[in-house]
Amino acid sequence: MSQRNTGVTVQVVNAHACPVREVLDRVSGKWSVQILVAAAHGPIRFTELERSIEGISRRMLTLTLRNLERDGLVTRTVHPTVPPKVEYELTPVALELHETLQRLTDWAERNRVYIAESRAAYDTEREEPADA
Amino acid sequence: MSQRNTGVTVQVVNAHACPVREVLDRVSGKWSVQILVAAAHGPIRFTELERSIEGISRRMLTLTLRNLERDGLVTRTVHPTVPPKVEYELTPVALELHETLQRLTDWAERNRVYIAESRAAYDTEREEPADA
DNA sequence: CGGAATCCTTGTAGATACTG
DNA sequence: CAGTATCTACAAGGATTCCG
Repeated sequence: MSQRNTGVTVQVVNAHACPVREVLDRVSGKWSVQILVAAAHGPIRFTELERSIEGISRRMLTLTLRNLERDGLVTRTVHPTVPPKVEYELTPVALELHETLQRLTDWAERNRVYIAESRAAYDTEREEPADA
Repeated sequence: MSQRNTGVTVQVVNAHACPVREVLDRVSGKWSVQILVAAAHGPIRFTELERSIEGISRRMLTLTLRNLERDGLVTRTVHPTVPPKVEYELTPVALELHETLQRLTDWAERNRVYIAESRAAYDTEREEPADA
């Protein structure tokens, strides 16, 4: 990447970039999805997000929020009151994404047991090959 | 994971894990999805995967394949010929996942331009505030 | 051909402290 | 309240090499 590194990784998207990677890149990271879920119900404040996500650091919340805002997935509204109040809200595009994500969740729900068993079986086979 | 750490390790999912995180954890990583896509059309060999994915290293291909196999998403079939021939194929569960992933792709396709423009606008605003 | 082992660079995220 | 800045860690991923 010849570009200047301004903090936000702005790597040149590969020309061949398949849409699959594109969306995954956008949703990757530990927190993006959880923020989308938490904000899906309507406008939510910074601190509310911080508490509802449970485990996220202030830093990561800010960073992830910034990226989502940059991609046009959340809007940031500052209420010039005192103390300050900032609300985040999903854009229509993000709401669509959220719906799609729910399909993924459904898949996970349906096959959660299958996957757990597959793992257990796989691990058992390799961990105790000396078992008689 | 009692296993030795060979590089990429799939940490035990937290008990509180919401399904969203669960599926994302499974699909995360740069290569999982691309392998699912490449193998969706039918059995495919290791080397074919390596070439069709373009950019993946031997190491990551092996590692990702192992994890997918462990989760019961791909089957690994060794043909005891010489030279060796190993074929990977998606399981029914993985095919379902693949379909769901396509919905995500559709979303990306539909909103690719919107997102690109959002980014451009966002970056422009912050990069040249001193512009006269 | 398919894969394992090793080494090294990087991104991603946590903790902490300071500000408007 | 809602951030920002810095410093650190760890684990993902790349490159290379050896093996069946």
